[in-house]
Amino acid sequence: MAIDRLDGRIIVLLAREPRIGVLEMSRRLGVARGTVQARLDRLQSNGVIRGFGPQVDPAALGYPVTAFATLQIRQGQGADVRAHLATVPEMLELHTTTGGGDMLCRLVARSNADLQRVIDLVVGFDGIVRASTAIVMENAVPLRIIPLVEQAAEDRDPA
Amino acid sequence: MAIDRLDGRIIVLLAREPRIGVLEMSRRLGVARGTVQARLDRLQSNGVIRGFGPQVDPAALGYPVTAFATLQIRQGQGADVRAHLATVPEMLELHTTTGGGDMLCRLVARSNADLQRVIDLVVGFDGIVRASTAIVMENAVPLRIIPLVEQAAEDRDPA
DNA sequence: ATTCTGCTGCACAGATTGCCCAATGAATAC
DNA sequence: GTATTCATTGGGCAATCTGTGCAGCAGAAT
Repeated sequence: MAIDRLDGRIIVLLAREPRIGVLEMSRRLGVARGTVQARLDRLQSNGVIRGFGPQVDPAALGYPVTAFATLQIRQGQGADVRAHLATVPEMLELHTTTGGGDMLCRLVARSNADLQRVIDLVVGFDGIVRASTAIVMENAVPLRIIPLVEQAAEDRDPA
Repeated sequence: MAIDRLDGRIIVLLAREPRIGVLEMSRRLGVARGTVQARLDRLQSNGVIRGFGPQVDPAALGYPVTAFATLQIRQGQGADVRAHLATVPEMLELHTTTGGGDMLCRLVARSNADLQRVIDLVVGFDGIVRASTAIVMENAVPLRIIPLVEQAAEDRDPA
């Protein structure tokens, strides 16, 4: 589960240049191709690397508005609310969080006006008691993983 | 910027089977290889597809605890706070949101106890007035994009 | 009618992948 | 001390894929 320095370098290299192949990676890292291949296989079966799916930008798709909504759920309705939210395409992510069975979800919309429609879709369900929304103005730090990977590699395998 | 049905099918196919090559995609979709290649190039230069970086699971890396922190910032300290937060590896994502210059960030930690350390790291900075944290219990819906892509494709190009 | 754009089908050389092997080195177990 | 296990190395092989270019065609726009 813990990763060593070489694993870390592989992940970082892959994150920086996703198009790179195993052979080129082995050249850059100065190890044998088989080693890189074995490490990659292990990282994937470990679940550390879930996959290499395309990273799609909702803004470029025509959904430039992002918002986070905190939902308060009626007791016992969690599963129903969850199923309901799963049907909303603009709902990209859903977490249940501490604090009285609340949920936090990430929404996108075509415009601020369209966000109203999305929110109505989301909260227009019986089990949801209250919702409060925060609209994202700027994504100051996009989802990143490299610093954490480097940290994890160093923890396991100090310089 | 808008995507049609074929673009949508390409993205969905790629999301479901990331390892797939252009040639195999063209076979599955019943179009010429050159077409798939041209579409992919266009999607990438459009920015719809940002890249194919590895999707790393923080839990598998040893960071099974996720939390969202809402930060209240002292006026004019936004840039400083942002720079400070960027130095924290456990801070995976940062947004500035509506509501008095607030910020919302995603954090991970090795344990609930370790989360305290991370939060101290985050809020131990002058420009941050107040922070409130919600710990994620369950990631009911992991970050997804397929439903939105399908929606966008149908909007553009009705069945 | 004409131009433009996107798709098709094909071809080619070059590179990469998946897979196999034997040998080496290091760490661990007996 | 010696044996065993495991990861890495360096090599090779066949099969596949990629990048690229080309000509023909159809539909849309001018």
